[in-house]
Amino acid sequence: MPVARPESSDARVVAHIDMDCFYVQVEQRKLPELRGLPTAVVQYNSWKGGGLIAVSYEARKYGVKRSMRGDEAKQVCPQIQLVQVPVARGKADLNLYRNAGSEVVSILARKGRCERASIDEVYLDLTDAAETMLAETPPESMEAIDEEALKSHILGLNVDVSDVKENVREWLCRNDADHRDKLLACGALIVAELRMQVLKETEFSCSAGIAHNKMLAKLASAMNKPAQQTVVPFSSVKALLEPLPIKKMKQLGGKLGSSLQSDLGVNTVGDLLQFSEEQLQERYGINTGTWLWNTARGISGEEVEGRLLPKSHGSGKTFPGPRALRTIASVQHWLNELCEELSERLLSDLDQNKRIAHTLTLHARAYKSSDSDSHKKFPSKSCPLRYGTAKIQEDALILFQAGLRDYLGSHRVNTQGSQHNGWGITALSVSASKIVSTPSGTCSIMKYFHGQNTSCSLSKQSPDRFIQDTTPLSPSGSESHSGLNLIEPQIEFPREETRTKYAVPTLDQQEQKRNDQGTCSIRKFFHDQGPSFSSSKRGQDGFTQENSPLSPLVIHSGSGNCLRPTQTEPQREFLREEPGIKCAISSLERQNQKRNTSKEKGTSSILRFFQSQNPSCSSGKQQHDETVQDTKAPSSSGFQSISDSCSEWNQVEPWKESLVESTSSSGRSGLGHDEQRRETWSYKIDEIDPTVIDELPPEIQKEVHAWLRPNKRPNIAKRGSSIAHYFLPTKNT
DNA sequence: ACGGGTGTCACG
DNA sequence: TCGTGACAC
Repeated sequence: MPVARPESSDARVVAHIDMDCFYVQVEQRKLPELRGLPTAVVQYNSWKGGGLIAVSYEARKYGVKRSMRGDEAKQVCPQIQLVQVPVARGKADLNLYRNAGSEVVSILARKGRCERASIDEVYLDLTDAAETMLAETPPESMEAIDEEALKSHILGLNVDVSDVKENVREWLCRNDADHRDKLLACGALIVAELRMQVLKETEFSCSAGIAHNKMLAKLASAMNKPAQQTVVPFSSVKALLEPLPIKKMKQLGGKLGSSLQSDLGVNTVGDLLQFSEEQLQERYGINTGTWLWNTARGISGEEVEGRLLPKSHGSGKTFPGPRALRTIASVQHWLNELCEELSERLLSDLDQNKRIAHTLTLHARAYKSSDSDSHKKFPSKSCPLRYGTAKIQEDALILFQAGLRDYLGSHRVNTQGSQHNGWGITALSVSASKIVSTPSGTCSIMKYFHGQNTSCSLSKQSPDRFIQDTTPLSPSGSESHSGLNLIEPQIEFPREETRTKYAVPTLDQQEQKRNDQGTCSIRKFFHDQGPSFSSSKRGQDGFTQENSPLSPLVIHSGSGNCLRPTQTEPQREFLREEPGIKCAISSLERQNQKRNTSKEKGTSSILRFFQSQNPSCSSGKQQHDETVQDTKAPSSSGFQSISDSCSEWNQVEPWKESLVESTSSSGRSGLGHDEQRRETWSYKIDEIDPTVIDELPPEIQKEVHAWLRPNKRPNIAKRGSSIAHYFLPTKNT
């Protein structure tokens, strides 16, 4: 529901930049012979020629529309060029367009606060730039006005004149104009320049709206497309809105807009003016009511957020009707594919932007063919996000199973058989959210992952972190082996193809510089982490196991209230982690000084890193990050110290608890709680690879050795003694 | 059985 | 907090 925000009294200059049929342009840049031809981008073409997701203006002349099928488009425009969206892992891969969008953003962000509104839309707050221009080089003082600016459309300006451009020039340069108009004129000049810059550097054309707020700027950018810009002077707002069909307004294109029409008889924005704020509030609630009242008057206080990067990443796919997934095995297969893509994108984000996501969410759509409440929605589920493809895959599967349990309810369903059980999954998606930028690159990134490994994570991760990833899913049907590629390749980093011709500029130049200076790129770090990050053959094994597919977790009731997954092969996971630790340590050292003899010199920094959790390394940089990031995001304080996190050791991880409840049917470990814990504990200790310890700085070695002797191990509750956190397998209490 | 795949926001 | 629903492109 839309919410009203107070509008500041001072006039702002806001621009909305909208790329013209963006996906088409991206493809035309790749294949220049398509330029000027009626072209559309389709995804998946086997069914009715695929669905159109972008249509060139040449093709629109023939009546080709988005959401047509490829076949349909061919009918109305036989010569249309259909280009397919790239496919990876059996699904549409939009990275090409995402990266192209980033190119644009990095150019537009040069002139003011910039908000990436979608893959091909950006808002700019140009107030400061416009004020500055007005003070220093006002348009009337300029000897020549940009040709592009002269092509602006100025709403309310008389166009029935012999020389429109001259008219525009006069408007832009009017000395006696309202201050607000002068600001918009400056905005128009700036935007024209930016658009030319975008064209020059990316070959992409775009359209723009320039107004006093986001709502009007967005409205204006759509008014003259492609490759044009439109200015909305304050004085023409009323005339613009009054006749405008209500559904054209952002946020009113759906049910709310329909309700206004059918319930209030409001067909145009002007019709809304008859209703008092109270009336609107009465019907639609305080927030929406006020928002509607303001909207009708062109009032919108929404700020342009300084955010160049997305707040979440998702990967999903639909499985319409007959293609619905009917077995756990096929769901697992697709989840693995989706998680692989997600993981890859998370690593890119980490590498390029130094950001870490904290929540993994699974969404699905499902049907139950033979059931009373077959309209029930498949519940989405989320949990703390652990980095590493295999871990994401594992967690996503657990989330799915929990969701399926809820979805099916008491309704008994045999999920193991290959026969049709009456349920089907018609859409699956995984997404990563709660993304925060790390205050200072590698240092804090290392902190995070160390915490993650030892369960002292920032996001209250599972206490039994290290023994996860070991319980494969059981086979749940014969379908799984036919044609499913269950053996995954080594980790694949984002395709380089997208960068071959046009470098994707980083969105945060300073961040990038630091990154370049870093000796061990994050990506390398993960690569070095070994199998747990680079493969997930677990899925393959899974099909040969006999466990219940719905029971990867086992409840340990009794004292401690501790939940843990069944631990079938504890050593495997642990061994996987070690190279990662090795790399983490050495990369940290490398970062802190040029060295050939790391051990001594690295010590102080590592100890400092381990012991003092005050985010000292974030100073100075923080400010910059904040301007780029969502300003409301937790910054340094968002990085809870490891010791703080450890104060939560006595808590059960809530996400697993709730999930376990619904998946606990398949039994429990034969071991008592303490028994199992001890076994796990000693196993871990025994499995620590001495060569890793040898690589550690002497102080830390000492600590580890002490810790390895069970009777003498340091008190893990001691805050500063954080090497323990490093290796500590679990937070059992 | 299809606009798909993503993304943001507000609410309870 | 999480999960849902709405909206947008």
